[in-house]
Amino acid sequence: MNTASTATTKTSQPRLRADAQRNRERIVAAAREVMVEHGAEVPLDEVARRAGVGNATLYRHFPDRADLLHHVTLSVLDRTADRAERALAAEDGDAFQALRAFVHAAVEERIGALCPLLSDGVDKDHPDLLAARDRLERAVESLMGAARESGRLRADIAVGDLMVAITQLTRPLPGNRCTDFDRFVHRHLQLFLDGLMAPARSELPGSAATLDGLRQQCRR
Amino acid sequence: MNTASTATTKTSQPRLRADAQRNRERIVAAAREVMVEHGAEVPLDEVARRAGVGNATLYRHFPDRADLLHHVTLSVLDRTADRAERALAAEDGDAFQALRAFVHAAVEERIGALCPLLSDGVDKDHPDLLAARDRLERAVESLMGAARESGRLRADIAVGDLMVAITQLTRPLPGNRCTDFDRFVHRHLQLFLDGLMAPARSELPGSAATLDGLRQQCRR
Amino acid sequence: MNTASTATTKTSQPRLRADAQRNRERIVAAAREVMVEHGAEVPLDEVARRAGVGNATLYRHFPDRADLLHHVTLSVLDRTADRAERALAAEDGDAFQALRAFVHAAVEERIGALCPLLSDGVDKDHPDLLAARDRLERAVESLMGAARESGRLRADIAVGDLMVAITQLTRPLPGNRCTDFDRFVHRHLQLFLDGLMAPARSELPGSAATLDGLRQQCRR
Amino acid sequence: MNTASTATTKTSQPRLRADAQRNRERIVAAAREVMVEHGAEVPLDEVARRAGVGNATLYRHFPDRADLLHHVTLSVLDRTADRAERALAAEDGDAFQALRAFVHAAVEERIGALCPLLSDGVDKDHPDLLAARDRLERAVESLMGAARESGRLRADIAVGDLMVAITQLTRPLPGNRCTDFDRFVHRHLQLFLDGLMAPARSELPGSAATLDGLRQQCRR
DNA sequence: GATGAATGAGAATTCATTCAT
DNA sequence: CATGAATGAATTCTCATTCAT
Repeated sequence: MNTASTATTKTSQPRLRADAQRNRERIVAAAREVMVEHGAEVPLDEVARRAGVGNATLYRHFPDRADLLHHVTLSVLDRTADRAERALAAEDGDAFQALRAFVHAAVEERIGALCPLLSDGVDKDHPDLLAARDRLERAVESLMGAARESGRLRADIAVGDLMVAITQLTRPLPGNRCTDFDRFVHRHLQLFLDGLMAPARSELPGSAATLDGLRQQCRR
Repeated sequence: MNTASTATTKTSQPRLRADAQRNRERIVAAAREVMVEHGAEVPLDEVARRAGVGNATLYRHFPDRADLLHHVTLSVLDRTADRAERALAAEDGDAFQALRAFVHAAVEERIGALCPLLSDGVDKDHPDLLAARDRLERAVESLMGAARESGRLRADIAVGDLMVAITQLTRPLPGNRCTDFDRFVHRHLQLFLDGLMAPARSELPGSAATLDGLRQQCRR
Repeated sequence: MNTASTATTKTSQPRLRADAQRNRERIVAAAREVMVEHGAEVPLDEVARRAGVGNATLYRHFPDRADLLHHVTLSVLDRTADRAERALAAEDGDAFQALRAFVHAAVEERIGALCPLLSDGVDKDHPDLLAARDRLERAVESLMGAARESGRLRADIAVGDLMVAITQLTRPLPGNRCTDFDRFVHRHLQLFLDGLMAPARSELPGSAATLDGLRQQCRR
Repeated sequence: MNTASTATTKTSQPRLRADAQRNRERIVAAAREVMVEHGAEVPLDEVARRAGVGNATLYRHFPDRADLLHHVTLSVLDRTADRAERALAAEDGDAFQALRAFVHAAVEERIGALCPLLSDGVDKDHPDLLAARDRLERAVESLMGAARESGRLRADIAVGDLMVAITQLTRPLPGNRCTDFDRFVHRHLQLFLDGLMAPARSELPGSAATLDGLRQQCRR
């Protein structure tokens, strides 16, 4: 499924020579890994070194950092969408459990690395990105819809809520050597998912009004 | 309470001239603000400029970035502990609600900026940090203890779970212009808190064993 | 006169520390020399080295190449204007000769280096530049006016004609080791000046019409 | 005449395949154009792109920049010599006018681009270059000889004087968008030519002695 | 003690040139 | 032969840190 679905969101490029294509993929993979580990600010020379290519090769493929981030983001979105679709396909009667499975699986795709998506340089409205996001959100929406219908998912939650939250909860800690990062992450996701279950246990601040009320409350 | 309690975690410094002390505080405040906005990687000259002092003055007070981060972290921890203690004092019968109030209030202290705490350069075992953390955790533990006793907070959650989670959920998005960042944040915290309520709705992966089980599940 | 007149076109800067001011001047001087020799494209590190400062010092004073060029240009304009004013003051009855003296003297100021003035990055409409140009053109105009009145300078020549022409004729040859560059230059200027004498020996193509005529002629 | 005379200065190359020969010429033509526009420092990839060939093709034909410059120079010299010979052939009684015609015509060949000729990398003593220069100078010498004999051209001017001067006067201004560049150029040439007419209006500094005298004069 | 200035080390990016298809 | 791809060396520019006033 991976290849097929991936192809869906990819714009047709001018045919690349086989070796160039391989390098291109290596670079994106290396960037994904190293940026997940050390943040989006890593020296691009480091990315190139990890990919096993010269720095200029990286620049040939991705003229600047923003362009590289764009493609890393696409890659993460695609892979995460694959996971969502897979979870959807594997659903076996417990819709909420399918949603849970997807959320925990998303960690493996380092979805926390999606944050660079929002960094200054990247064009969030680029058609490719919109398409990839769309595909992901559509799949997650399906998972959520089924869970909602099963009566296990509270009704006041949008797909955006979920995506941003799991992105934040899985963000790598700077400089972390991850010893038990995973353990924490999965605990947090589990707790967060518990909060998503019906019946709702609190009212969500969604309007400016409720938000302001909440703030008053905090002040004293 | 603020001043008194703050003093508690401060190690005794050699007496500073009044203006030097003021500069010192301005620098930490400026650093806290600018790092919250632009991440921990901001040029220190920028911090100095915001604080209205020369860069060399910053370096006189904080010999390197790690040292500055150390003090920013202390400051955030202290202020957040103030909030926790205040929430504790303001408790009026609903212990879980007091916990909720604290969590939402912590956003105002930009607790998400605590993440630099974990960055490479900072010594996480410095006595001052341990003390500040201790004070904060003690206060939050009190809040949680009361909530647990009231039967509203599930029992399988440690203070670390909560602190790391809210830190992550309130991390600033890079390059964000924050228009409705707050709205999202408070929604997520609300959902997360809902997940913390008793009765527990799922088992948390806390041991290596359950974690592995969870992973198996994700794989297919 | 030099210092006084130079001050005329300088905008008041915030007071610089004495050493900083010295560095600033050294850098401009070095840039003028090295750019005259090797063109405006020289590595800025080279300029810094020649000025005896670190490269970052250069960047502190002149944030980018365009800014440095701007100041080099100002410097050349100022020094050339000094020459023009000096020639004016030294006039002793032969106005055309005074003009000649200025033109040959301008070589010493490397007026050919003015060409960078026209390069892409520089703002030709910056007030400081306009002022410096104005001062120079005013002085040259005076020289030309006197020569015209003496009946030795043909009437159809504007100050711009002269300035651009001598700029071009004194442009350094790329990679030249200049042994007898000076000899050529002064010969060319002499010839060009001869062409400026009255009575006019040809009609100058100044309108589109005459220019087109000239082109036709060239075609066959 | 063009083809024949061009052949004269070309050393016999190993027979090239027709398409290779065409590529070679396209590259030189592209280089001439792009270097005239943007200076001799343009990226060679840009030249290749303009010529519609791959960069490696350029390198196959011209192993390095100096080699390409060499051939560009040859091309300009040849074309300019063509112009000179044509002017010579078209002479119709007014020898000085024929000289004028040639000078203005040389602009069209962008003779100002000859300056790269003198840049470091090029071997000015290469037989091909000497031959091309020779041919050009011989033709110009003929024009000048006739003009001298007609009594209209002053006697103290060598062919080198003229060639270097018109090269300088027609040098493209960096970053110029050429709107009225041509107008200026032709005006300057006209003035310069006027200075070449007999009777001489000044003594030319040709010896070290006269040059020094001139310098003294400039000093005060 | 406070400050502006100086600096070298390092990161991003470009480009001439070589290599593999 | 022609080409696109790869590469390292060079260049611009930034920034943490030190120095001189």
